[in-house]
Order: sequence, then C-alpha cells, then structure tokens
Amino acid sequence: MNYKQHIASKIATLLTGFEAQEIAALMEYPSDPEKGDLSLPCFRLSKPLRKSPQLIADELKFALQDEEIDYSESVAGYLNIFLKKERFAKTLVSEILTTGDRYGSQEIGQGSTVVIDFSSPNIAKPFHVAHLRSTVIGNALYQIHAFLGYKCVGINHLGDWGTQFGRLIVAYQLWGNEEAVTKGAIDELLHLYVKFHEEAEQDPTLEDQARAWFTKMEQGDESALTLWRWFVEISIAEFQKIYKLLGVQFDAFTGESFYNDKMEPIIEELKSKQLLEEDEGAWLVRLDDYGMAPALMLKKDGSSLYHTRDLTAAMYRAETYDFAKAIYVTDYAQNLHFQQWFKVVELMGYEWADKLEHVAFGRVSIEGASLSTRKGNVIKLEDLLQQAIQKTLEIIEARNPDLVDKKQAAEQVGVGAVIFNDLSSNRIKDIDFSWDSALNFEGETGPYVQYTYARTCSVWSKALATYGPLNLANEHDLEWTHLASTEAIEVLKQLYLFIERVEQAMLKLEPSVIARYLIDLAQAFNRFYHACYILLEEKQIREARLALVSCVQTTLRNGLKLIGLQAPDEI
RNA sequence: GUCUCAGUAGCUCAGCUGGAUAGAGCACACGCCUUCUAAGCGUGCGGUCGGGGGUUCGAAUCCCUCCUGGGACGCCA
Repeated sequence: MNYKQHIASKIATLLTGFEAQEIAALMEYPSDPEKGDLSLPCFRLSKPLRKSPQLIADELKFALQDEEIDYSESVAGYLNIFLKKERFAKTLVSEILTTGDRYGSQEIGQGSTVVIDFSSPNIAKPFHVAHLRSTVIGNALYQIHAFLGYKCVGINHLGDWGTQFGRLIVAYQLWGNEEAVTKGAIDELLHLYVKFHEEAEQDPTLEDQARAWFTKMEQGDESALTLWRWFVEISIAEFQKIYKLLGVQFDAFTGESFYNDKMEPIIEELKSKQLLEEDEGAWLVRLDDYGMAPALMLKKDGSSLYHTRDLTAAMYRAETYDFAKAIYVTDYAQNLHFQQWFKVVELMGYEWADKLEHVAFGRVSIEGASLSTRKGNVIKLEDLLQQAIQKTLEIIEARNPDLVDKKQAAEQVGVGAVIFNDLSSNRIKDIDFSWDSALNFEGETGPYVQYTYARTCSVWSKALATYGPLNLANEHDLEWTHLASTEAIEVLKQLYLFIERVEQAMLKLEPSVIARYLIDLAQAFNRFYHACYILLEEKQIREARLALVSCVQTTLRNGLKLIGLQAPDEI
C-alpha cells in the first residue's frame, strides 16, 4: 500500500487542476508525530487556486475522507493527516510477512540490464583500503539493482596490462626467483616493484628495458606473456580470497588486456567519423566546444591509452549486453576522464551515450597522508579485515562465550564493520582512514545493525522455546491495538519507508541511503525493545509484538543483504 | 591559471525535488542489567548551516560573489 499515492489521488479529486502525481510529490513525512503521519504543505497550491494556503488546508481538512485516514488537521498552511494506526499496522505487517525476503523489492528494472564496472584492482599490487570502496559500492549497487528487477552484470576491469608489467619482468629477472614469488605471492611482486623504482633512480636504463619488455608483450612474445600470465594468476587467486570474505562476486573478469585486439577498429571508426586529429604526432579528439581538454587516443608511438581502452570496452559491452545503464565505480580523480570519453561516444553518434554513468566516490587517505603503493603507505585490506575479525572474536568471547560458531559470527561481524564503515556516508565524501573508526562497533555501525538483527532472532527463539510455535500467516488473529504504542508506531513508520529508500538508493546510485536507513530502523526497534517488553504472558500483546519483531527482522536482513552484509542469527 | 567537487555541533556525518523549533553517532557528564544479548536504552551538554549579497510567502537546500580545502587539466591508469 502506497499511502502517499493513495491519499494524493484522493486529494487531487478535491482540487481542480492538479494531478495525483504532483500532489504526491509535494507530500512529506513530518518528523514530529504531532504533525501527523503525512503532510501536505499547501503553499504552492496557493497561487494557482487563488486562495491562501491556510484556507486550502482548512477546506481539505473537511473535504478529505478516506478509509485509511483517522483525521486531519490544518496548521499554518499545512494539511496534517493522521492515519488509522490499526489499519496501517495490519496492512503493513501483513505485507511484510507475506512478501518476506522480497519485501522492498520492485520490478522497475524488469527486462533491463545494468552493467557495473567495479573493484578493478591492479594486478601485482596489494588490495588495499582504497580498492575497498569501489568494491563495496559496486557490489551494493549490484544488489540494489538486482532487487529492483534488473539483470546485473558485474565486471571486474582488472588493471592487467601496461608498462608496469615490463618493470615487473625486469625486476623479476634481476632480483626475483620462482620460489620466492610462489611463496610470497603479491607481497613478493610488490617487493620487486618497489625495488625496481629504487634501483631505477640510480639506473635510468632500467626503464628502457621495462618498456622493451612491454613492447614484447604487445607483440605476443611467449616468454614475456608466460611471466605475465603467471603474475596475473597469482594476483587473482589472492583477490579471490578477499572477495570471498567480502561476499562479492563478478560475472566477468575482463581486464584491460581483454581489449588489446579490439581497439584498432575503434580508432578506424573515429577517423572515418572525422573525430580524430593529429597533434604533435599523437592522435586526439578535440573537445574545446564542450569546455574540455582533448581526449588523447593514441600516443605518438602509436600505442593506445586509457581513453582508447575504456571506449573500446564500452563499445564491446554495448554490443554484448545491450545495457540500460552502464555504471563505472571509481574515485572522483577520474571525473574529467569519464566526461571526456562519454562525450566522444556521443560524438560518434551512439544513442547509448547517455546511459553511461560515472559513480564517483571520495578519496581515501591514511591519517592525512595520501596512499602510495610505491612508498608503502597502504593498509592492506586483508590486514584490516583480520584485525576486525580478531577484535570481534574478543568481544564475543567476553559477552557470549556459549556461542557455538564464534569464528563464523566474528567473520560476519568483523567484515560487516569494515564494509559498513565504508558505505555509511555519501560516497563523494573523502575518507581519512583511521583504525579507531574502522574498528568502532558502537553507535552508527554495521555491528550495531547486526546486533539488532541478532536481537530479533534471540527474542523469537526464546518465544518459541517458551510458548511454542506461532503461525503468523494467520494474521487475522492478531490484535492490532497492541501495536499502538508510540515506539511501535515509530517502528512501523520506519518499516514502511524501506521501499522508498531502496528506490532512492538506486536512483541516486547511493548505497549510503540503505546504510543510514538500517541505522534508523535499528534505532527505532531498540527503543521499542526497551520500552515495550515483548514476551509477556498476555498472548494477544505478545503475538502482536512478535509479529512486529518478525517484520523488523525481515527488513533488516533484506537491507543488510543489499549493502553486502551478512545477518547472523546470534553474535 | 582554467574547470570541478566539498565546507552543517569539539570530531564523523544525515538533512529527499526549497517547507513547520536544523537531526544522528562519537566524545564528555549523569542514570538504567532479580524479565527478551548493555555491541543496548535514557537524560544533559553542544550549531551565526564557511562569509557576504540576491530570488522567494519561506533558503542549510536555488542563483551570484568571495574565502578555505580536495581533485583534474595531452602522450600513466
């Protein structure tokens, strides 16, 4: 039941010249329960209706009749609407109990495909806290779109090609050996990479050798490619461990190298469309008319660039997936880059240019200092996750020593803390990483939400143990008046908002909407929990409250899943 | 220099497409486990919404301008 729409269309019939949709758009949910459950500010209706807002609200107050509405009030130009709480409770609780793990879902995306390019770490470099953002934001967008009926394609656009592999090969041949790399994996590759840069400062010819090796790779030299494939394998194996821990999956691991043989036709097309021009030996697309610097497509040595590759990948994806939306999750340092090649697609005449979306997020620093793989100023995600899990384990040992599978719970909560920490504020915000806030489990955190979820499970298991099974499917037996406390109603109102929030998160491409919603719902529930004892002897009250607990449980679980967190029954 | 993003409580952040006294969490002080997990709940403290103009019945929100900070700006990705 969509109350905004339902009541808006009722109001629209009472006013001349307004569509239900316009009215619904004006309506809001007042923060103060004194001001009703729904409110219509009448100020904007004033001019077209040639009446004062107060008068409009007064008239609507008397004219508006609906089976869902208890009464209305006209206050200072606002029409404040109070719903019939018992009906509201019954309708909503029934809906949630019936839809279960589909509560909050919609079919908006039915028949459409969304391609999401995210995570995309660089081969041979450790997966660190900055990659985490792209990974968890991308994964959340994937889950949210899928929940709304879209077919999703998650692509890990690995950084698996480029001169850095020439450097790595040189470093490996000079200072590395098979045993050390097999044993040390990415750590050893990173060590070689760092060593290369140190040595290259003394001996610039190393860079020439590196370029030569990369050229060999591009020409298909087997000895070069064999080493390269090995480095890629080692890296992916290590990334997979992290993805498993994070619960993230991809539909394709098509990295940069995948497009090596697909770029030439694109260059030809640019030329034939008169978009490419030569400048100082390089080839570029001029974008002066759009206030942007030109987009370089070919270096003067004829090799391709970032733009060429992304453009080629987009063409490939357009043909392969026929997407309704193609989303790129990267930090905002790449804003201009995406604007540029999006514009190039448009200039090439492809209608899907406006389906490309850059989902930019803020940069990560560590205690004020920027991250640098070369300088070693990184926090490896694996270390962070292990610390979070370890800390969780200690807390569980102290508070719930009888828990059967402590390790699993610690993993779910520790990882949840890290993910939630990254998703809880608007993605555009910069993050200054601190161990304190990443390992904080109190207040607005993932563990708080998970704890609340476990609490709902705990209440239920105790209820079953004490009073035996209860079939909520027969909700006609429930006594809705027992959900009339202010705390219960606040919970119901939050539950109701879930559908809107999921949609909003999708439209804004903003997972933090869900994260914040879960905090709001958990807070409302915890207040209810403290104010209203659930497992009372009185059957009617107990069962009505248990029904509410069940709704909170379902909604928290659904919401946690959307942002990639597990919902442990007991922690 | 040009373009762009951000600036809300001591700190981290919400604030939907302009709406009713600007909301949370952390920190700090105090209170609450002889009933459902205290990773919890309550009370208190704390804001000239970066500054200044403007539009509007109404601006944290829209426009202009300035200040501060991040980022990008041709052969890295």
